[in-house]
Amino acid sequence: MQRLMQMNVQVSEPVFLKDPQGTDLGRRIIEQSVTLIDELGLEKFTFGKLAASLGTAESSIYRYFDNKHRLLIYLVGWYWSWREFKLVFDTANIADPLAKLERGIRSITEPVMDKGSFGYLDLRALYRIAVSESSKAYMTKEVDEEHKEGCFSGFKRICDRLRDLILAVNPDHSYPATLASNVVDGSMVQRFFAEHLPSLTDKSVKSRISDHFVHLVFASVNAPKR
Amino acid sequence: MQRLMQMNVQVSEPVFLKDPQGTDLGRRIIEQSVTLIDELGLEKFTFGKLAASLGTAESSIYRYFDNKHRLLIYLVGWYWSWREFKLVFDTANIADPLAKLERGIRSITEPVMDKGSFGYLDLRALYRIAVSESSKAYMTKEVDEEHKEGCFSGFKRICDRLRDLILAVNPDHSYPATLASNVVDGSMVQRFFAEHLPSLTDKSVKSRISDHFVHLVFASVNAPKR
DNA sequence: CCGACTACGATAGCAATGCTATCGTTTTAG
DNA sequence: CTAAAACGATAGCATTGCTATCGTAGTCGG
Repeated sequence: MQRLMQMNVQVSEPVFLKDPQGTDLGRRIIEQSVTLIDELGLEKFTFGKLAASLGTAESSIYRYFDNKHRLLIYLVGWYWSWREFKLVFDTANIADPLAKLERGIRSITEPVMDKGSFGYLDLRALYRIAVSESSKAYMTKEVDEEHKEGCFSGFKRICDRLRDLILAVNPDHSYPATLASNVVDGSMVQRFFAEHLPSLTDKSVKSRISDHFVHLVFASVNAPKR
Repeated sequence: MQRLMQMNVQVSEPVFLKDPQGTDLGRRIIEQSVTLIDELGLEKFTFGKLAASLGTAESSIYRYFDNKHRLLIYLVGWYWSWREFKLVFDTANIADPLAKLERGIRSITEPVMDKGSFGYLDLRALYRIAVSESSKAYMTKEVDEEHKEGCFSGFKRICDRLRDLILAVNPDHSYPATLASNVVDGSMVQRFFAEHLPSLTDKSVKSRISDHFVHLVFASVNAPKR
């Protein structure tokens, strides 16, 4: 993972007004917003509080992002780009499609345990944000326009990659894209359920959510067509 | 479905301050909030706008609900209670566990097409709200306390029923509850994707989301243990 | 060394939101 | 008929979400 730590994750779409990667304040905005959103939750997080905790002015934050929704899109996009890179890394040089698929599912559905942060970014906090808040990035009335802008391309790319891993095993699968997006999104939701609504999941399944999705995809991939 | 139209769906937990079912204004609040949230989206919906569109005062709304988040919990709870009732109705008197399971999955994952509204309530609008906004009911920092209050018992009950249908077919299934909650939540998410981010689903899958989940559950239920 | 460009901090201001409180008036239930 | 409940109306207030302006400190090319 050492090389991974050097890698530069890019959020290609201009969801920002000014690239936060380019300045010191910009990077501190990203770093601190991850900490603060994780701590307060998206609802109680405001640019005012972020500015205060950075010792800067609210207007300075607005130079980087139009509003907190765009900031969330940026963070979630960054998260999925990082996750996609990890997926490619984890599945590199595996010839057998079945082994590659299993490895890919595990890569995508494993929680982020790494204490190590990514440069200035607290990865575990970002992971918790992705679990609890990422659906709010697209569950809005503006989803269609934002989708056209490419705001959700990070999420789409990782879904496409999983779909391709599925198709490599079974080119005739009836719902490869649906299955893939269900695994990517569903694994996040199940992490949330296991943490907060445990009666919705099976006992001590927390450490086995990945097993569940591996089982599920393999069953689906091998099942006779209906 | 005629008898269904007579049925009285109950939201048992006191997520409200005063029972909206008990008064005329209360019922108009529920009716109009469904219309308005569907129209504006939860973010832009406010008690002020609701009061204005009802020709009443904001303070009158606050007599029924602490805030719009509690109102959302109420509406989503109502939705799942209604859906659970429909599930029980749709799967009644089916002896064969396999047939019963398939019927149950279809009942849960079918979209609400019925133009007919339920009493004063626009069911299709409520369905759209459930698809787009229901995750916001639990994806908050207060989820643990609200869960203790029983705010999400409607969702839990329908998941439990599906889990039992699965266990009736395969008592040795490793992840019945996880699979069940994945189907219930996942079907909503997939409806959203199919509508707004169609590249995440398979072509013309819109009419086949239920087929996908039937296929998935049956594959999982019949799969050898890993 | 000059100029202009960028980044930043500071302040001001404003409409909308999310409440809370009070107080008459109407409606309803016993 | 009377007490309680429900309602409408108004007032008020802290916070939020955002826009605008201005001065200043660095910096980079010429």
